[in-house]
Order: sequence, then structure tokens, then C-alpha cells
Amino acid sequence: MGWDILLTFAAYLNHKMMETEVYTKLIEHGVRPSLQRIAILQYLLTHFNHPTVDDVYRALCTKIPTLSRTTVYNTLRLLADHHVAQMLTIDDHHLCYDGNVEPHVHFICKECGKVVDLFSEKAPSLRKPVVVDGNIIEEKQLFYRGICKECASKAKVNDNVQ
Amino acid sequence: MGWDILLTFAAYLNHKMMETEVYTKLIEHGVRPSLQRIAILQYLLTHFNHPTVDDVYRALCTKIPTLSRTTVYNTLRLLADHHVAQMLTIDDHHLCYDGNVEPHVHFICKECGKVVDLFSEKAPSLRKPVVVDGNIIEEKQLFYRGICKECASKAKVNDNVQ
DNA sequence: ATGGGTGCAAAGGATTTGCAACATT
DNA sequence: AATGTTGCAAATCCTTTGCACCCAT
Repeated sequence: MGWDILLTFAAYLNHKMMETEVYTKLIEHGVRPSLQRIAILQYLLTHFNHPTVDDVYRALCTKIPTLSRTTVYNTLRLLADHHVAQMLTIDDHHLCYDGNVEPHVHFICKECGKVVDLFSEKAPSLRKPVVVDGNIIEEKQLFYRGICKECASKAKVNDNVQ
Repeated sequence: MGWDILLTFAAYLNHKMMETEVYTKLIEHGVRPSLQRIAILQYLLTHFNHPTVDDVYRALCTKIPTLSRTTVYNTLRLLADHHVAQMLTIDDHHLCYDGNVEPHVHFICKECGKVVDLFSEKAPSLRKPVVVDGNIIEEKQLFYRGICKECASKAKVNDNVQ
């Protein structure tokens, strides 16, 4: 197979990629699309389990063998800055990201550290920045903390055993 | 000056300390009071600028020369666990504490990292745990992010200069 | 004498930085 | 050519851990 065939194939893939939803989303938010950025946002938009930087890295490094953690850090921060993703820091030692930028409540379990979306709860929404006491508010986030369903039932079982 | 005098003096100080508000507060929340714990909570209750672990350490290590960071970490975590203080992790690299456990909204400036209380905003309150979708919710926290008054006016000045 | 509290030093982890190579325009 | 992007390696910073000492009951 010659170089010309490879080039044609690459051009075809490139063209296909530009048709994707993720590509468009990046462009719309002013982020230059690159292979890595597309892959990372793609991952965020298909995994709603609030992945950490390392989760994203480990999931993608097999598909993009040259991927580095630095790039994942940079890209996720970039996406958050451009409001394509949300950065969640509910707990120390639990920095994670969420591709869903629609307002919704996050719940973190003190026991297992899991982050859960609570769509049933009323979340503060903010379409455009507002000013409060002179401060420009761009984002609102509501967090709940407690014990999740699974951990609560586990604790109950343990109580009975004791 | 003999040992008996020193002992009497120590006993007097001890007695005085037990009369303090901070001492009572610790007892009420099931935390055994120690010199370090009293000092740390005292600091939290008189400094409303959302100090980090290091802020607390640096402020107190001159007064208690033997104080270690480990103790400050342990104590602040202990206070948060016993709901004598709030642990705030609004941003990665910005873990701080708040001695005010009454519900109020926190605002963090993306520019300078400062944390400000917004008492004018309606904050979610939670007197006792509630159950949502099987999860036990013990705390609710509402965070805002954006640009603070000072940074916003600085940015405006720079715009004019350019 | 037993358990809890403290503090040092070391280990551990997560994130950032500097820099060189690379891709894209 | 110029600018932006990537990725390695090293550095940095924050936090935890292990252990020994100390105090109080």
C-alpha cells in the first residue's frame, strides 16, 4: 500500500471526524479540535460516571498510545474553562469532570466517594452571568453530601451481624 | 518560683479555659478539648476569611511553637466530621475551612481564588438528614464561581490601558 | 497502664512546569 | 515560518502514614 492511499484514507477520516457532534461542539465553544481533545470530550459525553483525570487517561491511553496525562489535565481544564464540561471538586482528593453542563445536583457519598447525579432535585440554573454584591457570578453548583443507597444498606447489614 | 506556684497557675489557666465558649462548643459536639483543638477552633471562629490548613498552621505556630501541620490537618478534619466547622473544596487546590456552619452561599473567584460569603443569596438549609432516591443526605452546599468585585474592576482598568 | 492526642520525618500522590518535538495554518 | 499542541521527565506541592512520645484518666 502506497503513501497516496494512506493520505486519501487520512483525508477521509479527517472529513468524517469533522461531521461528528463532538467536533462541532468544540468549534462552537471556541476550542480547536485535535484528535486528543475530540477523544476526551467524546469520552466525557458517553460516560456519566464523573470520571477523574486518571479515569479518562486510563480509558483512552490504550486507544491513543501516545496520550499523556499532561494532555488530559490540560484538555479537561480547557473544556471546563470553555464551559464544554463541568469541573467538580466536591471533596479533597476527588477532582472529577462531568460532560453534562445542564444544571443538576451532585451527591457525593462520604463512605465510598462515589458521585451521583440527582435529577429529581431542583438545581439552580444560570443562563447568563449575574452580578451579586459587585461579584460576577458565572456558575452555580449545588452539592449534597451523605451516605449513598448502597453504603447505607451495607451499613445496615453490618449492624445486624454485630 | 517553686513548682507549687506553677502548678497553681496551670490549674487556674485550665479552669479559665473550661469557661470559654470554644471549650463548651467542643464538648457539645463530642470532641475532646485539647490546647491545640481549642486554639484551632478559636481561630476558625474569629477569622471568617476561609483559611486553608496552612493558613491556620502559620497563624498558630508562633503561639504554639510545637504545633505540627499533622495536628492541624487532623483537627480540622475532626471538626468537620463533628459539624463544628465546614470543609469547603470549591476548587482543586483550594481546600479550606469555615467556622460558620449556618447555611450560606460561597462564592469563589476564578481569578484570585478568594472565597467570599454571600449572605444575601438564599442558601439551602438542612436541619436533619433527608433521604432522596435512597441516598441519605446530610449536608447541602451551594457554590458560585466567577469573578469577584476587585478582580472585575482591575480587569476593567487594564482594558482601558490597552 | 491504657487510650487518646501530638508531632516529627518520611512516603505517597496528584498536579504543574519546562522544554523539545511535532502538527497545522 | 509561526503559532498552537503534545508529551516526557522532573519538580513541586499537598496530604497522609508510621511511629514514638506524652499526657490524662
